Amino acid sequence: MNLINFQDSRPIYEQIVENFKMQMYKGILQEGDQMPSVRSLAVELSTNPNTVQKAYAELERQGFIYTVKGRGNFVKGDALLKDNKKKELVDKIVELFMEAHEIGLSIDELVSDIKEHLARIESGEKKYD
Amino acid sequence: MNLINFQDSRPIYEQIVENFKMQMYKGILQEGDQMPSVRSLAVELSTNPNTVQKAYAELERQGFIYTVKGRGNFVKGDALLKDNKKKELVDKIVELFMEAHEIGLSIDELVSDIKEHLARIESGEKKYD
Amino acid sequence: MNLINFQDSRPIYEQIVENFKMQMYKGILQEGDQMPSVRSLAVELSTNPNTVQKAYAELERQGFIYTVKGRGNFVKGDALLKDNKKKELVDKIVELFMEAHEIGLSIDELVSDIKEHLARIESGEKKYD
Amino acid sequence: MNLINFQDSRPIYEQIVENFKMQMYKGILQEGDQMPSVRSLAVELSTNPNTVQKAYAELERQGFIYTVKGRGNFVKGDALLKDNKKKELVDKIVELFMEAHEIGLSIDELVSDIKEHLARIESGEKKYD
DNA sequence: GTGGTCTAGACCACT
DNA sequence: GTGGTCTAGACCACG
Repeated sequence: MNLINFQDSRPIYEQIVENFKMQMYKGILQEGDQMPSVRSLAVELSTNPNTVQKAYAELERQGFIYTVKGRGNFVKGDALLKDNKKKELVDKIVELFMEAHEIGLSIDELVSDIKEHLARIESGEKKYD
Repeated sequence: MNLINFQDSRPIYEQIVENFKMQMYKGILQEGDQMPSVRSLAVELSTNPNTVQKAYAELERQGFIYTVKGRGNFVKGDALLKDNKKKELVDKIVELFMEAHEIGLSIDELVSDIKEHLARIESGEKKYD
Repeated sequence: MNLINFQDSRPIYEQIVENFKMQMYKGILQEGDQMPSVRSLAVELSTNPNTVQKAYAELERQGFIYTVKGRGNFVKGDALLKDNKKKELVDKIVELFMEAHEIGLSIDELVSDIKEHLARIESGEKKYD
Repeated sequence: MNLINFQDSRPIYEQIVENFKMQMYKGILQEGDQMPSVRSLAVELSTNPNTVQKAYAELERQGFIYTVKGRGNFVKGDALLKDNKKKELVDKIVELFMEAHEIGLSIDELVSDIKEHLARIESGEKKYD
């Protein structure tokens, strides 16, 4: 699994943030787990320690990790995280449906298209996994 | 209706592009309609002509408008536009469902939440309209 | 008025943040006012642009300013700011009173001491102003 | 009662110092009492002996304890301690009132708010005690 | 011209 | 060893 993609237009630090958040949602990283050290991760990703530092600062600000000075960064396994993520996803999807409605698309038609897509993936399921 | 919002973190030219696209999807702007001139729009939005120019270039690149030298920019009312938009929306929503699946959220639960939201909007609460 | 003090143990970016917040609370900086540009402020304070940048990012995160790309940073004069500040001060003071109580100090005695101090300042008022 | 909190952003040695000072103010630790040995406390807190050592050095520097070589650290139960603490608290509170004044908040309003808070605590709601 | 991101390298506090 | 801050200098997107 590669954490970052230099081709991606999003800033590197943001990619790092997103990836760690996914790992926590998936349960790969759990409460109390120690994060890789800023320096070691920088080496691993062949990026700059400051970039990793910025990503960790953002993760801390968002409440995903906490810092113990001189020791490292640790996962703050909040049980609420998953629930928040769910709300966020629901909001995003609802917003998209609203947009569709605004431009006169039939919601029912949309739903059936989506179901079809999901079914196709369900069966063949091949994507990056 | 205001076309741009300076507080928005997205670049201004991108906001302009999005707004014109929405106007076309909604049918406010139709095939053959003339776009406002770069200069007049720049004045109206109190922004830089270069910014408007960039927005128009992007709209042209995406096939929404075409330029007639010395006369102005015109809407290229393609019947396919709406269909493309629908595909785009479907893709985005499917992607979000995939993400939900990856982190172990129940799709059914998600769907019921979304339905609830849509129903609530449907009934009373009007939004920014 | 000097914005930063290199002797101060607090990081420079934090001092910058605090100073701008005070200027907004006092009404010196008001809604819509443009902040000094990152580069110009860096020169003025003879510090590094990155340091100023970090301060501005923090101010934006806390909702005090907003950024318009290519234009600059502007004050987001929220009327609620002062109210929040008041709550914050009340909380801090209450906490100190609680601490005093915990170690067996008489609140009344404390209050009279404080009144005395305030009165003394009221009359002679000389401090850094 | 837990002496330290790794989630806290303050350095661990500082938390240790603060906690011992509170114990002395409250009278839990009194003149002549022996402090836990550096090594035992380090084990108890699962922290580094150097950290405890640094905390004790700071407590000695501030005049709260003294060291007897080969025997350990002892509380220097100074009667002045409480008085100093009181002065410190008064100063902090006065400073906060000054700050409130600077930004144009009404001191009277602030005081009434504070009284209200204290009364509410006084009556029912017990806090961390 | 503006802000945003990144690199390289340094120093400090804490453990 | 750890993270936190800062400097110097570069590049990019935006207006």
